[in-house]
Amino acid sequence: MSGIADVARLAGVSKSTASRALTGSGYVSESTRSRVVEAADSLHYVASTSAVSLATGRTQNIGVVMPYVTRWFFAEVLEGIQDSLLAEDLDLTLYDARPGTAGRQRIFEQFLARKRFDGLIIVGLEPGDEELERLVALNRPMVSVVGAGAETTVIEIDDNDAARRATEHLISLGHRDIAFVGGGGDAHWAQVDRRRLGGYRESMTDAGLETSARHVPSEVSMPGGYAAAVDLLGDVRSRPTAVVASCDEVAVGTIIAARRLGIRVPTDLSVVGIDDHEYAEMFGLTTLEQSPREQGAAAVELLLQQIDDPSRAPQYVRLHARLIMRTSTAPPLGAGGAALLDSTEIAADGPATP
Amino acid sequence: MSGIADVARLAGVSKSTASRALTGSGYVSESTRSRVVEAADSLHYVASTSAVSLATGRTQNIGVVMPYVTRWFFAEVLEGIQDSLLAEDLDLTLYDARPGTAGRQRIFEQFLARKRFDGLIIVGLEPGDEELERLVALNRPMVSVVGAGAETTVIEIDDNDAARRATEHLISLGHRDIAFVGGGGDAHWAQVDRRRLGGYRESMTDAGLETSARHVPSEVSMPGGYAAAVDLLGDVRSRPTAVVASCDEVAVGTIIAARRLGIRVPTDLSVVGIDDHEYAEMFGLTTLEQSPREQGAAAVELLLQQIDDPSRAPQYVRLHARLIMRTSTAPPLGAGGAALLDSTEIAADGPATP
DNA sequence: CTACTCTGTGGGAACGGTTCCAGTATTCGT
DNA sequence: ACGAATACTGGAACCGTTCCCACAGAGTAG
Repeated sequence: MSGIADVARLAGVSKSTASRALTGSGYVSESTRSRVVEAADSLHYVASTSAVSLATGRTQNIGVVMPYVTRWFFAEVLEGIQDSLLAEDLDLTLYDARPGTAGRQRIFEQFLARKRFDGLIIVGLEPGDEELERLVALNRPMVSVVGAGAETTVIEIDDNDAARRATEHLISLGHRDIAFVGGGGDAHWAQVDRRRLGGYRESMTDAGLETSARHVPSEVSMPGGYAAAVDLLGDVRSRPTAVVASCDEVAVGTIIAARRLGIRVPTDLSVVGIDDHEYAEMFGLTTLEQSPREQGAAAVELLLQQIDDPSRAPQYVRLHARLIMRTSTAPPLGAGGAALLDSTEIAADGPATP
Repeated sequence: MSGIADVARLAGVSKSTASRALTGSGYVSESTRSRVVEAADSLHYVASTSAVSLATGRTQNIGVVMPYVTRWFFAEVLEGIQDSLLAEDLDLTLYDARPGTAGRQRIFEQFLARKRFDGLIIVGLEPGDEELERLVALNRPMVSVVGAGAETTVIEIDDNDAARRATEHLISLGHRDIAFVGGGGDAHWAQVDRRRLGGYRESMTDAGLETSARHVPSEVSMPGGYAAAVDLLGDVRSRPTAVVASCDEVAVGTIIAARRLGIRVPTDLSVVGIDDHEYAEMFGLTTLEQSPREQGAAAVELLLQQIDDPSRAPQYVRLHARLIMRTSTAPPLGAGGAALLDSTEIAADGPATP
């Protein structure tokens, strides 16, 4: 492999001039610049990243830490991040820190400490105390998608509000008996689910329906939602007329369970989710859209700002979830009017307001 | 940040001795070693990766290139890879090369050329000619999960055989009218789908059923399978009694479509998939299991061997897909016996044979 | 014409490690 | 007792860049 010295020799200049010509810093005459570039091309010269990093202190690399890559939300955020990084000529090193694994421990104890990155994006991590401590000890620019407890820049949707609006949508359709499915199944989404559950409860209380509020725990997955819904819907007498699911995967599981039980959606049961998952359309799922891809892109943008100017104060970006009405929600059987109230909501709903 | 010089000074030894003590190479007395380690600990010393890379020529990093991270198979492989790498103290940089994107082009033209890795794992990439050329030009240890056309070590299941066995399972149950759903929808899985379709066709031909063989193109996703199945199953008269799906996502889409159309599974329609997707159990899907996580782990193992000894000849590892019988397959309505032939297959089927 | 800025260039010291080599002390075989 | 192998250590070169500094020539203001 040829180094910059070879390029310099071939172009008949010094190493320093070659370096300036290729990086575009400092004075270089146009003629020598083109000679150098030509020489570099003909030698297929590519600068050694480790040498560059050593000399500049910049790695040209961003670290991404997330607890799962197999879940829709995380994979989408990851692709959003990757797209933006590619455009900025930045590498991405991935740390898949699944809760409770030995790998996660090693990531926090060893891998991150190597600081092989100019900045860090952490996604829905919900770090423990010690983990949090290690993160701040890194003293590197950092942004989190979905709050992490550290005083970093964070990007997230307003989960409480999203759940409120999901619930209010059902209430305005005339539903009174509305259950919340999701959360409490496993540790991870704890924070997010708690916020959404909170929004649901508040909304029920505001409508004077707190007595009929019900929370059915479920794992955050389609099979989890399915299992929980089979339980919930099994008994005809205690069956609610509508369900707010903590996310679309759970919502879809609920719809599938309902169909299996011969319960018509939306005639007998309305279901609303949060996410706008890729499956939402296929099931006609009414949902509150959060765009994880955009969240990833925003994370990169804010991180780069912070790398550029580390003194910059942390920002808090709260994205607005848009209600997308499809065919999984309708007034309850026997209810007449109220429904029309909602039909304009999509139009009334503006673009995301950071 | 303190460097090795600081550690050496604190321990009262030279840089070289400190280095030997910390890397564990060469002679160091036990007493000085512990002094050095202690000094390093108290200074929270962490070696600069760029300096180490520059000096040793090793990056301690593995590159992973895949066309999607949002699909089940790829995300699972990725987690398998990550797990193994964490155990080996190796970093992972991800290149998400979605077909047809500008990002993919940049990855091949610029990112990979930087050779920021000691080895490369490419997953289901199906590179174009020029892309392939660039890959081999890297001249780095490389293994592919699912063949890539290059003469590298490859790990994959026998797709043809998997589809054959899926088909034969249905035939042995007494089915004669069997359709194949999947493939031909988008460019990417082309190779894999073609092999699976081939296995299905061969199997039908072997059974003298080529005249009833039918291929219904579909995108490789649940909504894709759903849409294709709605088409296929819509007309009662031309409806097959069984479907081989090119993968579980398509199979699940098919089952959902069938249910919606009031077609009972497996009574009216048998469905078999390939994957053993996380949703398979929930739908009682009979399928041929391929364990992507294991494939990822195997890829790492073989790659490390090759990094260790670059002269090693490329290997070809063909994994065996195990038939998992659930409740989505049964003899066709009106057929009597034959079914029992299959019931022992799970037991008869040994562990994967590389 | 001088002083001073601006442009262009090269030499060489970093950056932070590893590793070769030389040198010394100790052990061991004969 | 002597040479050789072995254990341990430090000095310095080296990995491939960037970038500071010195320097030269050209243009320009006074």
